[in-house]
This record gives sequence, C-alpha cells and structure tokens, in this order.
Amino acid sequence: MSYTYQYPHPAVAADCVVFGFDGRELQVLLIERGLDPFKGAWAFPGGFMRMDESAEECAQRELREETTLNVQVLKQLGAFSAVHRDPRERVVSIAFYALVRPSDVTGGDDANQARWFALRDVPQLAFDHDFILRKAMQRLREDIYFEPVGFELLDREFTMSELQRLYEAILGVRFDRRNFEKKMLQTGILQLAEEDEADFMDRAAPLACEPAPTYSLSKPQQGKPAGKVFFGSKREMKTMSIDALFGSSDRLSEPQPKKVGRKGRKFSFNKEKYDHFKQNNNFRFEF
Amino acid sequence: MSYTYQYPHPAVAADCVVFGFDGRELQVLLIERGLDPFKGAWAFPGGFMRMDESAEECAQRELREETTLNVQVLKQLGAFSAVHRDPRERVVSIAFYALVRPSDVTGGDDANQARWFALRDVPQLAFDHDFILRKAMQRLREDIYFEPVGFELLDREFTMSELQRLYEAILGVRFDRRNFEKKMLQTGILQLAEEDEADFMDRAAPLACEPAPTYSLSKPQQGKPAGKVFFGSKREMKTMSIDALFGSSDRLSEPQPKKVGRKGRKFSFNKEKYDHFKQNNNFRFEF
DNA sequence: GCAAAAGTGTTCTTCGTACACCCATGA
DNA sequence: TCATGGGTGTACGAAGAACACTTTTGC
Repeated sequence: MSYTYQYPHPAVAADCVVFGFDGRELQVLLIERGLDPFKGAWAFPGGFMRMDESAEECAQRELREETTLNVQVLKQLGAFSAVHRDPRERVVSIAFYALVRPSDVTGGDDANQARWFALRDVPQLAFDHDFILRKAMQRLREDIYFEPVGFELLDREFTMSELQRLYEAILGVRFDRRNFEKKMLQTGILQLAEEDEADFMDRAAPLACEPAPTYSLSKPQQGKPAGKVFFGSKREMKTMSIDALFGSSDRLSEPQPKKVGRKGRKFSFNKEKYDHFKQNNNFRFEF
Repeated sequence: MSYTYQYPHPAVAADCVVFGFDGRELQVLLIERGLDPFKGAWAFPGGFMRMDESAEECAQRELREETTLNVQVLKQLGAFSAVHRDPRERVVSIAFYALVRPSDVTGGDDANQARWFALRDVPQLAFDHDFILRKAMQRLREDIYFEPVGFELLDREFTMSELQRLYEAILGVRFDRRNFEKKMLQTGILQLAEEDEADFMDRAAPLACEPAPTYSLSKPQQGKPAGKVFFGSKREMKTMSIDALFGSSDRLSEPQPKKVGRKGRKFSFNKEKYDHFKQNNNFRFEF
C-alpha cells in the first residue's frame, strides 16, 4: 500500500510527557526504543497519527498501547517542527503532557520497556525529546499558577506536607510550612479526609455539639471567597533555575530527607471547588 | 510531480493570528479567501508548510507573502488537528500569534485582500478559525500577566491612557486611572518620552538644579526592585467573560468614548527593562 | 460654555512574610 | 535519646482598592 500526494507531506506524530509524583520527586514515564533510530535510547511514549484521529486521540492511544495507561486529560504542549528532528523523514510531532497518580500506575506495568525516571535521573533522550521535556517542565510550572494540580498527581488522601513537597518539586523552591498550610487552606479547595474528619468530630463534638472553634483552621472557610493565593519567597525562586529540577544544580540535592511523611492529618480535595478552579482558571499561586 | 509514502500523511499548514491596536480597540488581520473552500470568507493568513522550513518559518513566510508584514516574534498557539477541519484533505494546522504596531502596518498594505477587523466586528471565519481566534485571545490574556505586551502593540511613545486602554481592551476590564498609573510606574518599565522629559526638566530645573521632588511620580523609581504588580478589581473581572471582547456581550459597548486621547504626558518603554521582563517572565499583572 | 479627559494623594484593609517552641514518632 | 517531622499563632510591613476635585482641552 502506498499513498501519493501532489505536494510533499510531513509525517505527523504525537508524543506524550507523563508526569508522576512518588511523594518526594517528580517523575517522568519513558519508553526504551526497540528500533532504530535511537535504538536503546529512552523516549516519550508516542507514535504516528492515523488519518481518523486527532493528535490528542493519537497521543491517548499510543499511551495506552505502549504503557497501558489510560489518561483522560492531556494538555497540548505544542508542535515541534524543526526540519531535521527525525533522521528518517520529515516528522512534525505534537506533544502533550499528562499527570497521573502513583496509584493509577502500580497496577498496569505490563508494558515491557516503560519505566519511571525521577526528573534528575532522566538520561539523554531520543530525538528532540530533551527539549520537549524542558518545555513540559516549564509549562507545568506555569500551569500550576492557575490550576490546582495536586488532584491528578496525589492519591485521594494526602498530608499537607505531601502536597507541599509536590509544589516544591515542581517549582524548585522551599516554602515555610506554616504559611503554605495557611494559604492552601484559605483557598477552600481542601477538606479533611473522611477518617480524619470523623476523628476530628470525635475529639471536638463529645461535649459541644458544634464544631470546636479552636479547629477553624481545619475547615475550609466556606463563607469567604477564595481570593488570591500567593506562596513562598520571591528571593528563593529568583535564584533557582529550571536546571535545578534536572539535577544539574545541586541546590535541591542538599535537603533530601530519608523518609516520607510519617503521620499527619490527611486532606483531600474538594472536588467541586477543584473542578471550578480548573475550569475558570481563577486559582492563583505565587512564589 | 507527486510524492508517495508508505503510510498516509496529513498536510501541515501554519496560520497566523495577527493582533493590532488602534488606540481604542484590539484588531485582527484577516485575508479574504479567493479560492474554494470557503471562497469569499475571511481567514487568517497562512498556508502549507514546505519541507525545508519549520512551522514558524512557514508562518512568517506566509505572512510576508500575503500581507507584506515582516514579523519577528511569533508565538505558537498550538496544533489544531480535528479530523475534518479542512474539507479538502486531512490538514493539521499549527497556529501562531503575533503583535504588531499600527505604525508598522500603514506602509505596507499592498496585500490585496488583507484587512484589519476590530475584534467585535470579526465575521464568521473559514475553517475552524473562529475557534483558533478564541484560543488566541485566551492566550493573549494569559500572556499579558507575565509579559509586558505594549511595546509590540503601541507606537514608541504613548500616553498612560493609551496603555490603559490597551490593557482594558485585552482583558475586558476597566481600571481606576490613578491606580493603573501608580502601579505601572512602580514597575520601572516606563520612562517619560524624550520630549516630555525635556519639558519636565525645563519646568523643574530653572530654579533648583536637582529634579523637582514634587514630580517623583514622573520618574520610574530606579532604586527599588520592580516587585509584583497587580491591577484592577477582581470582581469586575470575574463577571466578564471572554465573549465580551467579541461583542456578544454589551458590557463593553456602553463605555465607548468618541475620541482617542487628546493630550497627556507621553511615555515610552525602557527597552532594557522591557526585554528583561520578557525574557525572565517575571513581570506580573493581576486584575 | 460644556463635555470629556488629564493630573494628582490619601486612607483603610488585606495579605504576604518571617519567625519559635513543644510534642509525637520511629530509629 | 535523638533526629525528623508535625502542630500551632503573631506581628510587621507592603501593596491593593476605593475614592474626589481641579484643570485643561477640543468642540
């Protein structure tokens, strides 16, 4: 079978940058290439677009085929169209990124050569995928200003410090614990997870029927609108380049604790508010 | 001549959304289509990508050919790849947007069917270009948070209210004049245009050799770092949809003064700071 | 003269930020 | 017992937001 056109056409492919979070570091899902070019090198899942699917559908399909991952939401990073980015023929790649939870992945690791890499351990990638990864990181950092991102990356319940570590991993900054918690709760996007909620009621309710006023921090302030939320320290951020996230700087290597959060109140996202923020892009997050 | 491939390939095109500002309204540059499909309809300048150029180069070239405009900076909006977006064959379009100054355009209107449309007057467009325009507007509104945008859209010298009108046109909000000026000057990105600077010295210097302290507003505060800059009223913004900018809402139609700025101190951008902000994306603008 | 725009400061309130001590857990 | 992390509140300063009157200009 062959296909003939009056003018030359490039091939069009879709590639997919999948981010995960193991509670400590940001990770990326890669595939080991089994064929030339770049045989043996690592690359993003992806492949050529069919004529009856959009680029997004293609990315979704390839991801499913190559990693067994079923991802609902893909965000387009853009088209990469440098003339010689593929040695075989002219290929324009449309790249996407996706966020997945650790729990969604553990089951389906049937894929032969799919593997998670911590961002700092990512080897040199095939094609222009290093470049694409950089773009994806940039984009993730930009998006986090306007959209809460944790819901897709964390398990349903998480501690405040897990959430904080996620933000720190993505932005490459460290926040003051108390301020982080304060501002995160101010948004009203978080609620105590059920168990803890029950626990909380147990402690608070036996004597008084109303929620103990001393725990007002634990409950999202329903009355007030969420308002702006700005985090952390400008100075720290300014001096931190995106390279830090790739391990080429050692700024982030120093504070590397051994174990992940021991105990702590569990939170979950208020789905309604979360979706609202996602849709309206009115969640703000400043370093 | 014909080109044959083992697998089907889509055609790849680049389209270009060019924004301009006439001092009052945001405008878009459109081309009347001379051929089917959509003959007679308006569309963005654009065309098919050659094998020896990137999508960006293609957009640049097509823009030059169709409108005689030479645009340095194109920003990619993304790829549009819906299966049936072009009735002829499968076409993936990579869209860009550009900002140009009125003064850069007046000269070269050799292009037959190129025309500026105020955003509210844009007719229904060919292909999925309506959709692309919406994306472009969204993107422009997002970008304006992180990058000063005026330099590319305003003439070298402009009054504070021209700048304000530009921001209002893009964001679909109205700002308090005094607060807008205050915060804009705080950034240090503006300076008095030369004539006015001279005028200012004339008035201030004859008696005292030092700049008159009463005019401190007129000079960017060089000492302090720019810091964050947030504008306007949250409430107004919240209730204003992007539709307002397309004229489907009448919120913006009411306050429509007849004439453009009469007189006022002229400002220009401090090129150095401007480029710095552009590069580092550390300019912030909040409604 | 009249309508529209330009020029100009202050006050109140909100929010960001910095910061320290005690307790619980697990090694 | 020691190290790590969790839990909690306050005080200061910066910045946003609201706001009115006078002068100038163009018609």
